[in-house]
Amino acid sequence: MSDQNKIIVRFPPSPTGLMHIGTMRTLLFNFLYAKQHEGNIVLRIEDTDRERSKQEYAEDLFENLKWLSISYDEPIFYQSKRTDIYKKYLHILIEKDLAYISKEATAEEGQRAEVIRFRNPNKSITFSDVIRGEITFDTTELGDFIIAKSANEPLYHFAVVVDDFEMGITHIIRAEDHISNTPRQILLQGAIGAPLPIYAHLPLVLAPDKSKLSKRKHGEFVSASFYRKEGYLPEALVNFLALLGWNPGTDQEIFSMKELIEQFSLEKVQKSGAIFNIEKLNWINKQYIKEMESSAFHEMVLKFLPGEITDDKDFQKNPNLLSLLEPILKDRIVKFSDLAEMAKQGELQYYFRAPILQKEKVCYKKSTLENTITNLEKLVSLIKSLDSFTQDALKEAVDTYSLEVGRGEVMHPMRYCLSGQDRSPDPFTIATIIGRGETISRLQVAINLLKE
RNA sequence: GGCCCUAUCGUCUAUCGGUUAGGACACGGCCUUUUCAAGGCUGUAAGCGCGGUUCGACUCCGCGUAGGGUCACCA
Repeated sequence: MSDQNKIIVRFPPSPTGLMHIGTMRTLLFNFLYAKQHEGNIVLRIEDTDRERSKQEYAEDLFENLKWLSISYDEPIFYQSKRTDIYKKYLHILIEKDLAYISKEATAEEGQRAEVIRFRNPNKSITFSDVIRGEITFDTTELGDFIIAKSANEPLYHFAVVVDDFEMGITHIIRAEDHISNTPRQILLQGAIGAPLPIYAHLPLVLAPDKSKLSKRKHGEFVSASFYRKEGYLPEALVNFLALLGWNPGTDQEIFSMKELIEQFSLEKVQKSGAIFNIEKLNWINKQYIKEMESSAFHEMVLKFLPGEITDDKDFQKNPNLLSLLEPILKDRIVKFSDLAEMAKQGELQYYFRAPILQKEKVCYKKSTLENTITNLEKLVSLIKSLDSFTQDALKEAVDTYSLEVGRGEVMHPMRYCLSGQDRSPDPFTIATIIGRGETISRLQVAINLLKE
């Protein structure tokens, strides 16, 4: 591909808050498009508003991009460091009388007595959007809009147009809320002699009430870092975000980044807004968790397990525990923060420490104390007689017996005595995780308790 | 309110004039199961309305209606 045809897109976040999930989706689409066409990606921090822009928000952005494996070109541009460039264009415009210094009535506090306004030619602007087709605006109503507070303080529309020109941006892929900004930016392009870039306006990411996702209204769910803290996998978030407003027209639901880059196309982007449906994200995340490599999975588990578990001496005693628990955990969690909830419910502790039993909970439904004691004792002898203590062998032995006396009669006490819980994975699984000795010991404790 | 965008199951969507309108999430049922999950099978569920164009419209056009976006000396 010749340099002339090189595609250059831009990431233009404004660091005035935590990275918005919608911004993340827009960046992803830019990334996919650029990567597919082997183009460049300019990261430009739009911090012309000195008061609201914070470096910590830029850091949040970098972290999230890194987390999601959305890369960009170096160096990173900061608009706050480019005032000389904007100033140069401002001067040219004023010299050509395409803009002028305007005396203002200062109605509100902080307003300047002098600002720089664009001399609006008041024409009708029609541009072609890759996703939506032709869009026409009458720019008359815009008036002579302000493009800078002073020579050193350009406003958004002006800085953006200058930068897109200077940086050779060929494709402007941004959210729908910028459609109405486009005509004035095209006017400005004409004034500085910039070529018309290709526009693609993405549908908005909506809240369940169909309004634009906003931090004020919808809380922490709008920030990308929330999903990192909740233990969602970056691959899952990327997969989910990609499907929000785009799909390749096939039945495929799970996509790697590589597949996304190969299959993405702006033409297949949806026109209407997409509601952020966390249920679907949960499902996708679960698919990815199931496929995780053991080492990566263990690392995440350790990271998200609450301290009361990881610091527990009994927990630390068994270094194989994580491996033994892996299939169970993969089956039962949707995101890694679920681990904290499981710990809170006591669904994890019994794998490394005997539960405290309540006598009245041991018997199955209306079963008698005598029957339950008999069954538990039978279990103990069964377990002792096993050649090898494997899940299959144990299950076979217990099944043969429990079928005779009623499964619940055996399975319920067994589950409860091993876990102290009414609900759990099947007791054979628990037994093989804690081992033969511990299994017998817990059953014996229960028998003694019942005999008291 | 002006301007602009949009309109298929509850949600994400397929369909680029001819389909029993397909898939996924969620939900229901069944199977599996001592329980809770998981898994397998399966079911309910959609073209906003009215006019055109056409042999034929979810699909094209117009008008309504509805939803959304945007109207800063923010970005």
